[in-house]
Amino acid sequence: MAPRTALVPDPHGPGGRLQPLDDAGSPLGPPETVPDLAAAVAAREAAGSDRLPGPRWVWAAADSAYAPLLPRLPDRLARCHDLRLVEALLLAHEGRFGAPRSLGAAWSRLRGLPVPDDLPEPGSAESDDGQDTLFAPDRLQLPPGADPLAAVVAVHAEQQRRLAAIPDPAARHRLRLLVAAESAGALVAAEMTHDGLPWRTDIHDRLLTELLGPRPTVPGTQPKVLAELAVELQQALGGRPFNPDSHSQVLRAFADRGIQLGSTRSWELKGVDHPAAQLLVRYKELSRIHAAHGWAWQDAWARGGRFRPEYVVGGVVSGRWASRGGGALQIPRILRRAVVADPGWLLVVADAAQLEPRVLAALSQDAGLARTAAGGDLYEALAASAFHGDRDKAKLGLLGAMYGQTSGDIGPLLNTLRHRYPAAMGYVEAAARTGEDGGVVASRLGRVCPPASAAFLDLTEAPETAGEAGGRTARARGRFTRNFVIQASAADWALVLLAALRRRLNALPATVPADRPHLVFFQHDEVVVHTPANLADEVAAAVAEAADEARLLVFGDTPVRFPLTTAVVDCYADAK
DNA sequence: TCCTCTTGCGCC
DNA sequence: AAAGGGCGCAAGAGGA
Repeated sequence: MAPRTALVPDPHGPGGRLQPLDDAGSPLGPPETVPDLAAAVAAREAAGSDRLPGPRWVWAAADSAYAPLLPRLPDRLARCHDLRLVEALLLAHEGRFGAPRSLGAAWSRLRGLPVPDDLPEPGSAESDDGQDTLFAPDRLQLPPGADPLAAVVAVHAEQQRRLAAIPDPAARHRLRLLVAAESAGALVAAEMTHDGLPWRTDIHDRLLTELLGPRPTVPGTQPKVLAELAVELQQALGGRPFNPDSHSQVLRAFADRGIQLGSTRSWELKGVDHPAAQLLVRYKELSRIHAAHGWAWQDAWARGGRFRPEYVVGGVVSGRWASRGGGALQIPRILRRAVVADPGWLLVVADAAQLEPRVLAALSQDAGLARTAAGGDLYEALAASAFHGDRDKAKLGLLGAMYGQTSGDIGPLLNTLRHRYPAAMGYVEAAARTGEDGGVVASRLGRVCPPASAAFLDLTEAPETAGEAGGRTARARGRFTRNFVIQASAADWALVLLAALRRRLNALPATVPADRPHLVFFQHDEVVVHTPANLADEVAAAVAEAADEARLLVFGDTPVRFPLTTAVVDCYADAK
């Protein structure tokens, strides 16, 4: 069994091409053309199942290679190497952040040819969005006539060479772990889109009706409750008609009654002593649900009892995932009522408790902070040791330190933290200084942040005249790098947890693969597994084991613990 | 009419 | 005086 196998689907049919590789990426045999790629892949995957894993599948990108294969595979694949994701990690690590990362771009760099830009993502502003661009082979950006399989093999070998060339063994080991975890993320993302999050449209519908009134029969008309609120609002402000969705009209309507608002933000309105302000807050809450997750959303995204967003692995520079379509990572809490396990199934919902401060403790090896993060409620322990038991102060101070907050009454809290936890505070402050000086920082596993020029340097402004604005920009950059080291290292941990959990779930017994527990949601520090009811306890145990495995792999020998809050429920809304 | 920018708010 | 990091999405404003 070859340790790796390059895989290229035939864009126009069920077939494809394969080539066995060793771990360095050298071919172990000739390319092979197969008429049924799914069958050929499944056979090779199964051949390894007795103790030995199947090959690590090497492909250009999961959305073009794995997603189309998934419906035709009898079972999930164990491991992959996703060239596009790994290229992005390596480019950033090598100080070439933002260079095109498609297979064609990587191959062209290798051959010294002009490098094509990456195509805009489907659904983004720049793409003219033909329906089937997603799986089209030209997204690989290979020059005409280039052999895709040869390109996959060559780019993979080059990536393996670049990884092996990292001089520091520990850094090399960590980046290889990140490469494996990021690739596993690509598998999870494709599978979660394929499986979908269980979504009861009947419950969703009932919630919407309770909040907004019945679904309008004429599309585009406002639901009853919103229309009524708009009228009440108008009357409360003197009766002249205005559009509550228009910021400028709202500001004018309030101004006409002698109320000067700085903005129409809810938190500001909540402090305004006038009935119209409270009506507007309510209007905005309901109007948002209607616009963002109402009936139109349901029609577009939640058909057939499943919500199937597209996840974008590594879509955030910190390594957090992003999503495309349906606001997958912003489902309002109230609508989680509609996420219900199938009959005979349950949801195992687990989220990491106070992940980011724990990550800071582990990163900085601050002995005192590590003691507060050795168990239970971190903020409680922090409060007991440094804030006279005031948990709110402890939390506010620590969050402020991680985000770079300077406002409010936070100064004394930061001073206390600086005095009691010098290593932890020194760690974030060093990251902030690096950013202010225009440098880059990296996560624990080696995900490197973008350089200052990308988002923070205003080129229209000469440095010598920048003055005030330049200082503001530098401080903003400092807050970004200060937070990056923590957010990105937390994302490292979560990604490794995800990979470890997926491996454990796939090892659970199931008479048919469709009856196996599977991930249905992942949101930064939280996972949801849909499982046959009889396996729920094993799934809960698997999540705990995966979290501890992630701790060990990412942070090694640390006293810091990363406890999970785990709930086994019918309905997502009951988890917290 | 189309497009980009801004605002505001949902989630972590 | 300025004032907490990261996103996606929808609507309005306003220019082309």
